[in-house]
This record gives sequence, C-alpha cells and structure tokens, in this order.
Amino acid sequence: MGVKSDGREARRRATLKEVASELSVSPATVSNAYNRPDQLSAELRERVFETARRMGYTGPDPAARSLRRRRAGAVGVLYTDRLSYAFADPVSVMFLEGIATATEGAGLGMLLIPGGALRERDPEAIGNAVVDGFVIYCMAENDPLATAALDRQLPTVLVDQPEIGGIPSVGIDDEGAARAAAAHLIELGHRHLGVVSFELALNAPGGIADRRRQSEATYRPSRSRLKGYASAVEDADRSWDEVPVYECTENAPSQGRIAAEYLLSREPRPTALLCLSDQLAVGAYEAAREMGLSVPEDLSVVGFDDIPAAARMDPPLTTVYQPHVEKGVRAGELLISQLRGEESSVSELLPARLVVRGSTAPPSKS
Amino acid sequence: MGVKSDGREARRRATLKEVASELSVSPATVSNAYNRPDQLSAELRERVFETARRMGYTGPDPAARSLRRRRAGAVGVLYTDRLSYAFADPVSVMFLEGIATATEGAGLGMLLIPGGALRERDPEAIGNAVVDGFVIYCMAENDPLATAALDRQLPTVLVDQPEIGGIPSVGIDDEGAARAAAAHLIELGHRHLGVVSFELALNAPGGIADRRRQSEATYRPSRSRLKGYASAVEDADRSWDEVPVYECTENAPSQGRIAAEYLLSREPRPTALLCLSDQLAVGAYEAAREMGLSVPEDLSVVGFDDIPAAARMDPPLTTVYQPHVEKGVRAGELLISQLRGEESSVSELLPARLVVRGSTAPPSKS
DNA sequence: ACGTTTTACTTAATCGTTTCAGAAAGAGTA
DNA sequence: TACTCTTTCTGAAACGATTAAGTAAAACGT
Repeated sequence: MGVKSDGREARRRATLKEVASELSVSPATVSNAYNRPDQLSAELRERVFETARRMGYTGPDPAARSLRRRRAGAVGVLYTDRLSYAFADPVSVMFLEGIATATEGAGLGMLLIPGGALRERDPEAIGNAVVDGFVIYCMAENDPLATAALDRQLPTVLVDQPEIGGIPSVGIDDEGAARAAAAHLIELGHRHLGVVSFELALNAPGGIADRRRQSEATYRPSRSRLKGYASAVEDADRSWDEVPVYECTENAPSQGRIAAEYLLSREPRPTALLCLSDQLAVGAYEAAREMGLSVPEDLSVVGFDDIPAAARMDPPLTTVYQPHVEKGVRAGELLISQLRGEESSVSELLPARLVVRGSTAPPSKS
Repeated sequence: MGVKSDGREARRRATLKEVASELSVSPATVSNAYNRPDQLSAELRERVFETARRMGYTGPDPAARSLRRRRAGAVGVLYTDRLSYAFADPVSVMFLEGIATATEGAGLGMLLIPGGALRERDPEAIGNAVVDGFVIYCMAENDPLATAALDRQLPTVLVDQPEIGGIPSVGIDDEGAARAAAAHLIELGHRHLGVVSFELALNAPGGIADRRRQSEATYRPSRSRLKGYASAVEDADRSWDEVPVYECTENAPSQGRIAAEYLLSREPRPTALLCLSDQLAVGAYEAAREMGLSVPEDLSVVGFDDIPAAARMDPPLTTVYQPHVEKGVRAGELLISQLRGEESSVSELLPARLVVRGSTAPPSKS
C-alpha cells in the first residue's frame, strides 16, 4: 500500500544476487527464502522479502528457474488450424477444456502455440516453447509443426492420430463409428448417399474428392471416417465410387452449406447426407431449407461429433457421439504421467456411438 | 527416416557446447547455425545440423534461450475461474479467440495459467510462468492471482476491470448498457423487476444480495451492471431496494434457473427479469417454462453479452451486445504494443448496445 | 602490390537461478 | 567435558544458451 517510487526509474530489474549482497547474505539464502522457507530463520526470511520489495525484486526469474530446475511447469498444445479457429469450433473447445482440467489439476499451465497462417515461422515458435511436453491435436501426419514438436523429443501425446514410434495416443474408432452411421442410412433404405467432408489434407482445394484423394488424406480422422462409410456401402453390395464426396475447405457451417448445395443439385439427388462433422451438418440443414427440402422427409442428415447443439437442432441431429472433453482429459493425463516418468500405456481408444435422433428417416417413395 | 538408435539410451540430452566440441568449432558457431545462417558457410551449417542429429541434439534449449534473450515469446492469460470453466462459457471462449488472433499474428504463444481450485499453489504458477506479459481477465480486484501477476511488473493489460495504476485496460460501459436494458423494461411498463446476478465476489454464497453486498462486489462488471440497473430504476422514481437481486454461485444456466425459480415464486411476482449474462437468461427461460409462464407474454427476460446462441433462442433473447472477440483482440494488441515498448493508450472502452428481440414485451394486464 | 572489404569464425562475458556439500555455532545428551 | 544433532547459513559449480567485439584469411579494387 502506497508504493513510494513512481516506477518511472525504468532501471534494470534487481536480481537475486543483488538482493543477497544488499543484505550481505549468500544468494543461496535468498533463493531459500523463496523456495525453502524451512532453510532459514523466519526473521531473516522476512528481511529478505522486505529488501526485495524495496529493491524492486519481483521474485526468481522464471526463465532462469526453468533452466536450472529443468522443467517448465507447462505443457504445449498444438492444433492444426490457426489458434483462433480452435476457439470457434465447439469440438476443439471441448477438447481444450479436457486438457485444461487435467493440467490444472497438476498445476501446469497450457501453452497454446500459434499454428496455421504463417507456415514459415512456425517451427521457431515450437522451438521457443518453454514446455515439458506436447499434446498434438489432429495434425496432419506430415505437418511441419508436428514434426518440429516431435523433434524436440519431449514427452508427447498424439490425439486423433495413428501412433508414431510408440508415442502414446488417444482417439476413437472413427472407422467403426462412421460405418455405423452409413449402415444406419442404408438400413433405412437410402440408396443415394452423399458425403460432406472436411479437409482431407493441408490446403484443401474444395470440391469432389476422388478415391485417390480420399485414400491419400493426411488427416487421419477424415480418412478413417471415409473408409468406414465406404465399407458400410460395400457391405451392402453397392459401389462406393457412386457416392460423391465433397471436400470442404474448412470445417464450418458455411462450407457445409456450399457442399450440400452442390451435392443436392446433382443427379440422382442424394436422399441422405453423411457429414464428417456436426458443423458441416448445420450447413447441410441450411442448404436443405434453402432448396425447399425438409429434413428428414426429403433428406436425411447424419453428423459426427455430437456437439451439444446437435440435440437442439430442428430436427435434432442424428450423429456420432464421441467424448470430446474426456479425450482432452485423457490426453492430459497421459502426458502428465509421462512427465512423472511413468511409461504409460501406448494407445487408448475412447468409445464412440451412433446417436439416432430426428434427422434420419426412410427416403420418401417419390 | 530410419532413425538408427532405438531411443532407449536415455542418456542426457546433448548440449550446444558438446556439438561444438565434437565438430571442433566454437559454441558461437553452432548457435549461429541455428540463429544466423548468414554467419557461417552453408557447408559448415549443414555439418552442424548433421552432427546435431547424430548426437541427439534437438536445438537450442528454450529456457536457456529465454534467459539469455530476455524474452519468452508468450503472453500469460489469467482467468478468474478454473481454466476448464473458461472453455465452457461461450463468452470467455470468444474473448480467448480474440487474444489468440492478436498473439498469433505476432508469433506469440498464449499461456493459460491455472486459476481457481487450489488457491494455495496458484501464485507459484504465476511466478513460474515464462511469459513477456499478462492479460488479466475479469479477476476480482483483490484476487491473489491478479496481485501475483501484477507483482511481476511485466507489461499487462486489464480486462473488464478498472484501471489500476496506469495499467492499460479494455472494457465496455457496463453501467450505461445495463441502464439501457433496465430502462427498456421500465419503458415497456414493467413495475416489478427481478435481477439474476452472477458472482459478486469470490465464493458467492448464493441467494438474495442486499444493497451492501451489491456495492461491495469485487467483480467490477457485476457491480457496474447492478449500478446501471439501479440508476434506471431510480430515474423512474422507483426504489431500487424493492428490486430483488439474486446472486448465483456460478455463471451457468443451471444456476440461472434456480435464481429465476426463486424470484418468480416471490410476491409480487416480477414481470421481468434482468440477467447479468445470457447464460443465466437461458436458465431463466427454463424456469419460466417449468412454471408455465410464457416469454414474453407472462415474463420478459433481458440478458447480457449477446452470445451467438441468444439470437437463436425461442423467443430470441433481448440482450446487451458487446464485442467479445474484439475485446480479446484489443487486449492482445495493447499488450503487444507494450511489449514493443510503445507506451500505449491507457484505457479503452468498446461499444455495447441493447439489442431488442422477442423476449421483452409490455407486461400483461392481469 | 597495397589498402580495403568481406567472409568465416572465435573469445569471453553474461543471462539469473538452484542445489549439493559443507561449516560454524548453539543445543541436547551421557 | 566430549559427543552428536540441529539449525542456519555459505561457496561454488552447474543449467544451456546468445552476442558484441575481435581476428585471420580470402577476395576485391586499382
């Protein structure tokens, strides 16, 4: 209360050593005042703090401390897209929430590392990150950022990615879940399907993705989900090649709408749309409404993710549930247990399941 | 491609100096290989990298680098609640999105610092944060975390808080906006209002908050909004003391519902509810439905924040718009300009305005 | 052939802590 | 008194880099 100096001095911040010499004690003692109160008398400790305050010493420098202690007290989180997109997508927000829950419990900070945009300087950002480990969330396998993080050789957890060299990972059975979704439509009697996909690889061109592009997809969830759809179709003795897959440039309702508009204006018109995310399904609803088609009478729509909004859509969206928050929690826990030196289980598959709601029905006989 | 060693060696990571001596060059040269390619021959640089790879050197240690360079390449973000809550609330997510946009553009990481839960160890987390500055988001003024951050004396930006000692801040005119909201209801003819408030101070007890507690509120937005409501009421020559203010323990729909149920079962029953956030308004809708009251015929509801979901509610929610994302962007920009050494403008008020939608109407004559 | 730039490195001084292994002095014990 | 503990503090070596200033040799211009 009532700081005397006006702070205008702008002189270099005092250091621990200076505080020590001001008090004519050893630096070790000052350090102990902050880190091990039991190592010095309460009286001296108080004097240390007071002198520190007077000299404008704000406590041990975190960088120096991290260097010396060899730990950072934070984990790095890598996200495919630009960070700002991550917050716009409910799915990644829930995932981050999960990580936060875990790291918070361990007193660790979460360092979100800028992705996307300027591909150039990115690896540098990774190299500069003062962290004890990484969570890599849904990066394309060959993403330079992911590579840079892996190169740091820190404890790491992969999410929604195939294991790489024994690095623990968490994910869901995308393929199985997608198969269930497609099988559900086929069972209802749909013969003309369409797929609204998000990016299959970096810099998606947008538009119909042929089989080759599908199998070359670098994003594992995309690839697996398409594979799941395909196998359900083929299990029903139908050809996957007849099912158009539209690749959006971005995972957002606006893109889903464009995709759906395109697919619905093809002949034969699909009676059902499989969307790789609920965000895209929202766009599909919009397109349907725009074209005067009603869901589910004229068009069935299936999403993926089961974001909270899905159940509140009109009609409620049939989709694939997956535990996003839990996924983050597990990723965090796996990383933390590695930090503790426990070599942990290598791979974890969380449950996912089809949730049938009001957006799917048998096709009308027209 | 084809790493030979199986990584099991677990021997101490090589250092820059070791790489240097392996190559019989000076450490400076190895450092330059990473930081200033133009300072050595391309050929030697290549050899440095190759040797580094062979020796398992993964590049300059970020902590050491931060220490020497005296910058961290990241900004710290402090949030009132537990981090995991931040992600559950659309308002803070949008705000974080804004910060991300700004920091990302500057190539800075965002370090989210664990708040809430274990009040004990928190200040330590702050002291350990390797960051160049802080954004303090809506902390109570006396929050120990905020204090700890301020104590670091780094460039800082305050959000939704009154300025403290010339520290730049960004916010909105909460009081004015709240006044407009209340005035709107009064103009419509409502005479019995109720207020659903979120926490006024740390560890909210829940329940009716008397005038004293209202004015002692440590969260500035809460205090200002209540003040705004009060002044509109008093401008209409009515007594603010007659308006019950229910303080929720948490800013979540479930709590808003409890509050609204309580308020609506009092006599005289309020014909309109002023909610300090849209999240709480969602709860108010639920309570109304539960009690067989329809909005806006039997009950008018006004929110605060204008989250995207507000416009999609049924009926669409009358609320106060404020630019959450923009707020984050400006906070980020203000911080970044401080980091650049530009002593920036001291305080910034972003626009907010009442958005009248379908949830407000004149009271029925009953 | 001589002075000047350039290129390619090196030297050595930090950056600000933490922590291990004592040491001096007082307290307790036999 | 001689001894072992405690308590309280000190010395000094890391931790792993960056960078300003300097040097020796090569390249250049005339």
